[in-house]
Amino acid sequence: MGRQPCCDKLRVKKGPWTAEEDKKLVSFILSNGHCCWRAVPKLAGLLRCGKSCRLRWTNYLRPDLKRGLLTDAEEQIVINLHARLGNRWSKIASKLPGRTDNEIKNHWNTHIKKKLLRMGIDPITHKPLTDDQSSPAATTSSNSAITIEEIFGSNHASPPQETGINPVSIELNSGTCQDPMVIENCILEDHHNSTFSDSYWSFLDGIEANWEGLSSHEWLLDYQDFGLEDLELEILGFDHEENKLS
DNA sequence: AACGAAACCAACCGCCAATCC
DNA sequence: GGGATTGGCGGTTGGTTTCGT
Repeated sequence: MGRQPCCDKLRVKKGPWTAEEDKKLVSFILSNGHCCWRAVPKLAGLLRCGKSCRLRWTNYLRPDLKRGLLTDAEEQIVINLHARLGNRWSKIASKLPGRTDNEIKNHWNTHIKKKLLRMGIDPITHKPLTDDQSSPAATTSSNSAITIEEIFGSNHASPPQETGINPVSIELNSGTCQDPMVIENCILEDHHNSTFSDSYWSFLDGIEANWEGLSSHEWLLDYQDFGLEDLELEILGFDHEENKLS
């Protein structure tokens, strides 16, 4: 009855993935897809369980992943979504193209949570830890416009240079719609349909020829920049002259 | 320079809803 | 219909790197 076990736990490898394993997994999935994760390790020649393969692909090897720290705009979206959804990281990640639930979860626990606590905001309830309701960042209610400065302060140390985005004030309730969630949903919806860049497919064409001699992640690092930052700002309707969303 | 503490993040674990047989 | 399995999710762990003294 039922299906076979996903893997023989006694014969699977654990721990960090090697470059060779990454190579096998990417090559296999790009050639054959992943109709059934249970079959992937066997067919790809990997001594891993299907679950491990899926996680590796989803969180690290997927070609549409962004890398580096979350931008200020992304952090604000995460904060807004977390205020409404709680720890539903996959739902939050679905609104941030190129980001994984694991990445967002890690970023929340290591960065955002601490920032909010330093500001006296409860990262769980998103309400002030004290009774003082006058704090401008004390609420993420649907009809309030929260700027980056309000959340992180005008002199926060988050380095934007990695992504090329300057620290700016973004008002999410601009336009006729006052609900940041609605705006976020609308502006990010189309992003999910974006296809891989030509550079990525070119990369795949030469993947076998160029793989030898590369360290574990060099070949991926070359493809971290698909121009998604610019695309995202374009989708967001970012006005560079006004330095905010139009 | 050396050491310990803190921060970071990839990977694993366990649970659960959906699906299969 | 019901047990077994899959795929996905959130929580946690532990190895590595960075920071502070």
